[in-house]
Amino acid sequence: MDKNYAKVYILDAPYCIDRAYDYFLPPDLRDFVNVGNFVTVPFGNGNKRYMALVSEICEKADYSNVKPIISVCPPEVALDSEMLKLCKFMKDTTLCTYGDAVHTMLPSAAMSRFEEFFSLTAKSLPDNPKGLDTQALFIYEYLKGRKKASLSNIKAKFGASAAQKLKKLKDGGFIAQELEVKTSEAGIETLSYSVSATEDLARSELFSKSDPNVPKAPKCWAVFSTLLENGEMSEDDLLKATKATKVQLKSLIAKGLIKAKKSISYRIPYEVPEKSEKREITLNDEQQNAYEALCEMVALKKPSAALLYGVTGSGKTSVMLKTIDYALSQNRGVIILVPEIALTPQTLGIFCSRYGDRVAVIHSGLSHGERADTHKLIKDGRADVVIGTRSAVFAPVKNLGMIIIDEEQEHTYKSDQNPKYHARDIARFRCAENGAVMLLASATPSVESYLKAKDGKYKLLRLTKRYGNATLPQVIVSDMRHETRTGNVTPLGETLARALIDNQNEKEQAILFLNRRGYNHFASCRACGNAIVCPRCSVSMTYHTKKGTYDDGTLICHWCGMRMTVPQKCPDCGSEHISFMGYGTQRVEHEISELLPGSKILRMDTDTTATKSSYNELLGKFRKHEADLLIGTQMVTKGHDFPEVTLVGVLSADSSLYLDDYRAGERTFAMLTQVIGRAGRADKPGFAVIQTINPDNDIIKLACAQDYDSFFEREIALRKVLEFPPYCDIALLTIVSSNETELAMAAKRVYDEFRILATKDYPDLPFVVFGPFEAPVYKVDEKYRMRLVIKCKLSVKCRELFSRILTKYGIEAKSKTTLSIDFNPTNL
DNA sequence: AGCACGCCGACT
DNA sequence: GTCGGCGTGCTC
Repeated sequence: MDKNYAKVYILDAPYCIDRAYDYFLPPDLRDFVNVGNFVTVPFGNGNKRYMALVSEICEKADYSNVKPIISVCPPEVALDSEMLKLCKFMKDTTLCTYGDAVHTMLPSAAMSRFEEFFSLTAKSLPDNPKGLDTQALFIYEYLKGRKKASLSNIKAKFGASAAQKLKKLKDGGFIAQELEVKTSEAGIETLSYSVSATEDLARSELFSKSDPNVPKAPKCWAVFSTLLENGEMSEDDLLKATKATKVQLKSLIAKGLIKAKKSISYRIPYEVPEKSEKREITLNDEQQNAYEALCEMVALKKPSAALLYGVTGSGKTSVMLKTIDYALSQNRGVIILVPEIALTPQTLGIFCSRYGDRVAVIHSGLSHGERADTHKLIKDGRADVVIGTRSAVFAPVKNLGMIIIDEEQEHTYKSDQNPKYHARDIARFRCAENGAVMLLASATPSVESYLKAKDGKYKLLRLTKRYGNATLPQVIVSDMRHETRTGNVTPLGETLARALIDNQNEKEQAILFLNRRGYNHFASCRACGNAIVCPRCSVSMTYHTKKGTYDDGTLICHWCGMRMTVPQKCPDCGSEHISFMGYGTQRVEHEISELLPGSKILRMDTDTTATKSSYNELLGKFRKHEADLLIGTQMVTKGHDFPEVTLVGVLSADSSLYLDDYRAGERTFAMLTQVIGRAGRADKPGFAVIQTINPDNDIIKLACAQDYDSFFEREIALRKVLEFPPYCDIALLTIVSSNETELAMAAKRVYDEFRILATKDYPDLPFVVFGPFEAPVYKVDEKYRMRLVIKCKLSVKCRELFSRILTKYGIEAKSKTTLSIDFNPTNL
């Protein structure tokens, strides 16, 4: 066959034009262009150059007016056939573009983009240039001053119409256009500071004239002397070391005593522990059975899946490690996925100490450079144990033998940005391609997976015995219906308060879990009752206090991050009586510090763990018993084993129970089960206090009894009756616009179009359409959102229908109204 | 998306 | 009369 033509996918194409395009393959490139290679091609009327992926090589073109491929990228960044198929799979199943798929599976550093640059030519502009308006002349002058500027730069300065002017200038031969490879800058931009004056000068500025030993600005002096001592320091470190504020830094800069420098910092996310002696693992009968079954599956080299369902503390990890040992002994690589918040030094330590530098870690905190290095390491076969979060499922492991998904039910395995893939689906695909085993592990599997296991689609491996002589903690349900104080809800009920006091008297540790950060949940007006709402979103704002104090706080929107000071008067009625209601982690911290003045309290939520290091620091402190109490959100529930914790408190077990989502029950159950499992894992007996205003609720009762099987029976029956997944699929269509009227019209159009298409071209497919209605949070970041929820049965045909809708309404994206489709989303 | 072609208002 | 607005339509 002659390699005359190639079919390619343009990488930066929007969904509506994302299809294979034919290109002529120049003879001199034929030896170098293969399927899976990246090439550059001219595309569109302007023949703008784009990066494209070769999907097929053929003898004849299906199109008469083909253009030639310009160049080919080195084969190191090419996709192998598995990854190429995976791109197609992702496009088909999640309705993303080839480009979206490629960008999630390759480190972006490997996939450089192009940028057009313009510069002046030798031909100078005549005094009276024809056809050039003032703007074109301005652009010319701008280029003259800068020597060279990128298209995006010029567009940002002169507006979108600049492109036409540039073309005219280029046609006249006054400027030249060149294409440069733009590598995205790795790392995170930070400010660092250093001194820029002598100590004497600083002393004269910062010390009082009358008493030269007392600094009149102690914080500023602290900053200066710290910098003098340590040399250059990052803003974070500096502020932490001196307890100074940014304002003080600014004033020092203004005085000329210190200077700031922008720099790119590469976060080193985790310290990888050294490899130590391989710990011999002894398995009990159950574990041994599971282990043997898994080894058999690995040995078969056929695609297979198993669900390792084991109660907390039943030693799932030991089974996994032994199975990994086996897979590696058979020369097969392994991927282990964990939820983001479980990717702690402890978790990593388990794997790194066992497998040493065969381990590669992948997660969202890696810089582009680190990501590229890790990718190469794996691709070259130098690392064959990959541990990481969702995106690690794409790791190019050689000879893939097994993909483990730990805490399989976690919703973070589903991406909510394009491509909206679920790591489990990708894992299943890759296992099918490689004849590998997909191992799902959980103490509280998702009902979807457990049903599949029960139906025999996954091999069910059960671990029912708790490891060692660990016993389940004693669970006390605390009825909060009558617990109020001064008319306001109190976070701490009588029972939990007493348990805490006892716990602290015994010098033991406790964990309190609460799924809301901030001090007060919202601020509302006593006169008119209206809550203060974020000006950019339709949610009430949460009151946060400053670090170290319990007053002088700020209102923060948890959706867009907007901050504002508490208004003096109610924005609606002008009343001056604003009251604060509800509680979050900060208020709990405050109340506990009053209840137990002698105890050391740590608070762990996104506010206190802005950096990975602070997160690890907090965990380390608590583990070393440098603190007595840990209060926190989700992140206190996972991946850590604190042997001295004997009390666990759930402040509000109901908070996630009545969310407008069919998975609310499942999530509440899993969350409660996990938190309860944190208490008393060692030889000490544990307590768990569950505060709720629904003490009779089935889910709470079952979670307290750690009775997954009954929970599953109840939940699956409910899903069947109400027709929810796994008995159907859900397509969520979201229409977003900054204009409410346009939004409503667009939503109606999408609805009509769907109805027409479904009845006309797909009459056999079952659909139940709900909406369009406003999203639960209607306005986010000044954009309004409407939704259509469509119950369907996903199939090739069905996806095709949604694809057509997306193609049609993707075109209308220029009206600033966009449509996106998410199949089986994690949050409805 | 980006860019061209194509048909109507305020300017040299 | 023209320059230029942005309304449709195509991209191998």
